[in-house]
Amino acid sequence: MAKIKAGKNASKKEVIIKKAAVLFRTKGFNAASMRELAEAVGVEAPSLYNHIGSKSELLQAICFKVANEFTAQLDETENKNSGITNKVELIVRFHIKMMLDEFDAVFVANHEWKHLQEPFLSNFLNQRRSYEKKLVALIEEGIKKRELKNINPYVAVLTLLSAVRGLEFWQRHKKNISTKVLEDDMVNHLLNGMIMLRQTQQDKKQ
Amino acid sequence: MAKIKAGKNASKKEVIIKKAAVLFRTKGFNAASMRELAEAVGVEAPSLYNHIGSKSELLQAICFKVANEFTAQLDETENKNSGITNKVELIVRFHIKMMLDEFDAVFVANHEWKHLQEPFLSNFLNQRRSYEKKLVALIEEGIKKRELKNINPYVAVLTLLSAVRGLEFWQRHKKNISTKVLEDDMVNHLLNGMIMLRQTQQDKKQ
DNA sequence: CGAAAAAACTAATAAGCGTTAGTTTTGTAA
DNA sequence: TTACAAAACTAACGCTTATTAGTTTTTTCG
Repeated sequence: MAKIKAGKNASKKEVIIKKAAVLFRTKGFNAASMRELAEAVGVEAPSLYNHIGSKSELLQAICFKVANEFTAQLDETENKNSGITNKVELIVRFHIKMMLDEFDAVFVANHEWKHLQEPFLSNFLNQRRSYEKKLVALIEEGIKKRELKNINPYVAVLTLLSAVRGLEFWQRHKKNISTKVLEDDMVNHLLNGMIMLRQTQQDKKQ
Repeated sequence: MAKIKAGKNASKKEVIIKKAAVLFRTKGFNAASMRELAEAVGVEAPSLYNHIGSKSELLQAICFKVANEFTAQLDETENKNSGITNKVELIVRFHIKMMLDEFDAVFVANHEWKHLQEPFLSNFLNQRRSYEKKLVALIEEGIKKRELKNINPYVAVLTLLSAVRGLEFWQRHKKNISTKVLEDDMVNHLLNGMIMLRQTQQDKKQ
């Protein structure tokens, strides 16, 4: 009884959250109606409330699932025994992977978080701030160890995070470029630049 | 009569559009109500319609003003007599300048365009696609002339545009970094990378 | 099968939305 | 001052929204 109930509920709830992520991404949280979501799920709108608490709760579920995954990966990477450059590359590649694998959820977390209600809004922003601080610290360490150039670490983090976020526009070019080329070229661009001043190892491979 | 009417109208309409840009940015197009906008302007909601046609029209005005400015600058840069690297740098710096000078409007054009109505939605997307195509062609030319590394030009454009778009988050760090450092460091990062493989000219200056 | 729970349904509510109609106030020009 | 237009106001409309209440159907399990 309890087993089946839990299983069914979780399953259906997950379906609703998944469909909500697609809908919130395409139309935006406010423009997406529960009636539309219900139609996507294949049910009348009020029936949704047998499985979820509210529309807001859906947004919370999506945003914090994404936030927690990023936080967990960063913590894991921090504890690895490797160079800073390698760690930065791992993080960038994880961002790219998340963007490709969980596009809808990541997009919603990036763009619709402002419609979270308190205290979830504050929690979310705090978590993001904390993530950025850790990343800045990592870059600072890399600069101190002279693995990285002496650029402003805040600007570096800004540039890195923004660049990978841009993979949102990836779908439009999906036909033209393979995931592998995309990932390698972007990592290479961000780490080594795009100007042909001197030939580096990466260039010779291409 | 006509003089005063036109002058007054244009002026007030511009105020409304300006306030609308701030509101659309902070709350999103759908969540921002005409009653809120009216309050920001210092008037009752129906009075707005003495100056504007509709809520949609406000979004159109904001989005196309931004799009046209970017298009104009790109056309101007294309016709300059200078190297590709220099042109790319000019374009990146213009994006940064726009982000700092017309933050609200650029943000809205970047995030709320999906709420444009047809045929404006299609027009806007076409204009953006055209912009990106020109940029890709520029990068391709740079690669051919061996000014730029042999990276995928689509990925390069994606990375560049995304990185500068990230200046949305700039406000949060305004206290810590000056505009000059931000602009130079980001341009340097995108063009030359962040890894200290060999020392370049830019590094020695810092 | 028969009982109990889960999940669907229909109907309805209260609130907020963009916008219109109609009226009054404000400002300008002869 | 008088006349006219511009721009403000109040009131209200029609519509959509998330959500609740109450009921019926479907599913599950002994």
